[in-house]
Amino acid sequence: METNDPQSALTQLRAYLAQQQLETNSRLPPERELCRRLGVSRSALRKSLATLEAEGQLWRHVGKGTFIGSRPVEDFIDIRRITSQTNPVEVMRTRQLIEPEMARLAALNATAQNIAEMRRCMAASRVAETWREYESWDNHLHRAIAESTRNTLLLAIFDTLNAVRRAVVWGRLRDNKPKPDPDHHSFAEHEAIVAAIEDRDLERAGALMGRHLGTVERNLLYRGSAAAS
Amino acid sequence: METNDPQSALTQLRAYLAQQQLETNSRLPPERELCRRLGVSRSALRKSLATLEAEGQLWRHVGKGTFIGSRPVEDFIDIRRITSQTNPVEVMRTRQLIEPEMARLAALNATAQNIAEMRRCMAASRVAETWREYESWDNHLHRAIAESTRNTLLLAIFDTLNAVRRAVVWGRLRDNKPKPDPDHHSFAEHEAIVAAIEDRDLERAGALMGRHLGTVERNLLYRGSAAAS
DNA sequence: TGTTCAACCAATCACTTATTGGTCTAACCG
DNA sequence: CGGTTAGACCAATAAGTGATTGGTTGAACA
Repeated sequence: METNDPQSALTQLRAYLAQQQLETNSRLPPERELCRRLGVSRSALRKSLATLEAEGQLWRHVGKGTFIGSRPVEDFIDIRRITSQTNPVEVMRTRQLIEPEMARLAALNATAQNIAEMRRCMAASRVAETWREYESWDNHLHRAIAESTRNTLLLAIFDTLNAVRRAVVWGRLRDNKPKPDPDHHSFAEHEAIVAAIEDRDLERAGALMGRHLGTVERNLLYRGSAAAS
Repeated sequence: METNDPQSALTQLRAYLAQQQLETNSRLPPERELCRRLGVSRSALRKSLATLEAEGQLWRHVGKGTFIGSRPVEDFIDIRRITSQTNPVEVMRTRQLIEPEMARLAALNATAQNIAEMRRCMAASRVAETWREYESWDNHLHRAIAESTRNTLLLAIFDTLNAVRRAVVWGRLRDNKPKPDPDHHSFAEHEAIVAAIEDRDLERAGALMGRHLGTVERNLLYRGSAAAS
């Protein structure tokens, strides 16, 4: 109509953007409105927009619109997506890598209140009547150690790891026992770790946590039962 | 009415739960309905629910309901929430804790393709014309190392850490130089790390990464400039 | 003094409606 | 035939509505 020059739409769009002086992250009018305003067809406008997007000058998203600047980084991390890509071996390797270091930091920074909370968790886990209840207190204990590091970022990473662990180990069956044995390995190991933290013995705390996770891993991967940490 | 025993509601609730055989994550009837069904007042029921919640047997949330088991971790990690609670010191401490171990794993598992990608990033960062371009390649390099660990969970954790790092250091000003010096400390340090990974020298790779992050931390925290890598 | 009841609050969910970028097809033009 | 346009349709998103639900408050009551 106005012109058949295929470059026309791109030129007009560039002129429009220059004229409007749009700031970064500001939104352009919808395509249907913009093509009317510029007097070009929607397909021609979309080609031009694709060019500018390739140049990194703007970004588009269905249902949202077209925006000036570069696409912002995602604000959320999807636990389920991670879960679908990993496996129990990776989870245990990663715990082995992170939690011993966390135990060291906990030994350095734990308050008396933190340690009291850990002891409360251990006592409760000993009298747990079901595996579910035991796991709940076990989780509480490991998180209490994570909190003791006084590092909110590390705590957030621990929560991520923990969420993935629970999802990955999900559905794994316990052996036929209704609740943990009184001499379940974790009881003594937890006691030793907390004692090391209370003694402010960084090396011992880290080493014990590493050994504890090693035991858990053997139970989880090779016996396929009693996966609790 | 039926009884004024304050324990009555708790007893009845326990009996109800035992009778219903509810599975983990299953939902209880709304409070308003449950108190009618048990023949107790809502306030009495809520006290009993609070007791069971403290015992870790169930969890509640406004607008959702009351559920058996322990409160699930969120499906999404909110980067902004973490960012608002942490600080540059925590970020660097956490990197110091995780990335050296990742370098060790990378030395163990990196393919020739991984190493080629690392070298490509280093070459590109050397000829970067702006700090932003340099940072982009620096990010690519560190992520290539993370990918080499062959651990998708660890990689996801690295991405989380990285997203937080970018947000926390956001807005921090560079010094007045428009681009990195040709003798910027990171260049040589990166070369040495990649060389150690290529040599399959786990200890050296881990140690060099730790030292590299130490340098970065000093620059970031004490000089307040040139925070890259 | 402590409990019960009713009302209210804020968070959440299920549902609907409208908007928006992305895609496909038939019609049209040169 | 090759390319463009117009229109319809799709899927993702946003915004609003009403109902539901745990949490809270205060008056009435025993």
